[in-house]
Amino acid sequence: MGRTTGIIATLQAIGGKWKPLILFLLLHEGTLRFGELRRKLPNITQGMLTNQLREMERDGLVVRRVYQEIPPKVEYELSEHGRSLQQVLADMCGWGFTHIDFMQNAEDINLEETP
Amino acid sequence: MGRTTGIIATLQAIGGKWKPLILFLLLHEGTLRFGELRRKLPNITQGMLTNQLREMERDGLVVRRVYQEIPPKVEYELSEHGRSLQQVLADMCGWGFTHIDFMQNAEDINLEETP
DNA sequence: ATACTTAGTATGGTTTACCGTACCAAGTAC
DNA sequence: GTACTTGGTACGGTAAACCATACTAAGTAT
Repeated sequence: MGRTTGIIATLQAIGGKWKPLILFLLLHEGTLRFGELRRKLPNITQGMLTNQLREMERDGLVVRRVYQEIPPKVEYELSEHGRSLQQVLADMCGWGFTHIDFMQNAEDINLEETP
Repeated sequence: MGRTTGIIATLQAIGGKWKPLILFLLLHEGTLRFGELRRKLPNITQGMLTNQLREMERDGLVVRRVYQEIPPKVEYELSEHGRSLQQVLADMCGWGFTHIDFMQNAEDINLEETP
């Protein structure tokens, strides 16, 4: 078990284009219905959202609650284990803004240098 | 600029199968030659490693230092901005181990329940 | 009957990520 | 001149991720 084992495990669990986003939303907004989540993720496909949520349910990160109603109502929220991602997600979010600033500054410097 | 902007920026900068791993190694081992890095990432292709390093250099995360020698010698290290990922990477690593334990326990419980 | 609702599933297609293999340059050692 | 070194590049291919579109169930409202 190498030094990178932890990183690899994390990438397997929450890697990909959508999972960190979905988890971040559930963390900050609490319980959300399928359709709410979908509207907050403007470019995701319905199939993709279902698929990512099911994988995260299987991995114990997300809890799925189905109401026996018509039209259907299904809610999603983070499990306790899912909530343990809080720090990771907060850091990712914070560093992202740092990085945006950094790239913006780099760009400004280039504009100065080539007038 | 939505709440998820930071996460999206982070995914663009360090998303994918290899970047977090490479960054983590450079963070913990300091300066590494291309070949050293390659040996520590046992399954990566040479082309992939070059490619990922170049992208991260372009994004200001990694510094590339070329020595004018034959055979070639090229060293990589984190830039200051790259080092600002320290917290993110440490958390990812830590959570990964937490997750491995969690999955192991879940498995054990399943074994109990179906004897 | 018709339309509208929600949370899906199904099918097929495209795009991106990643891989394997081969090749190169330009020196040193034999 | 042959082999070995390192850090690449170039090519073609595969597999995974992701997307668009159409369809469904089963109820309510008109």
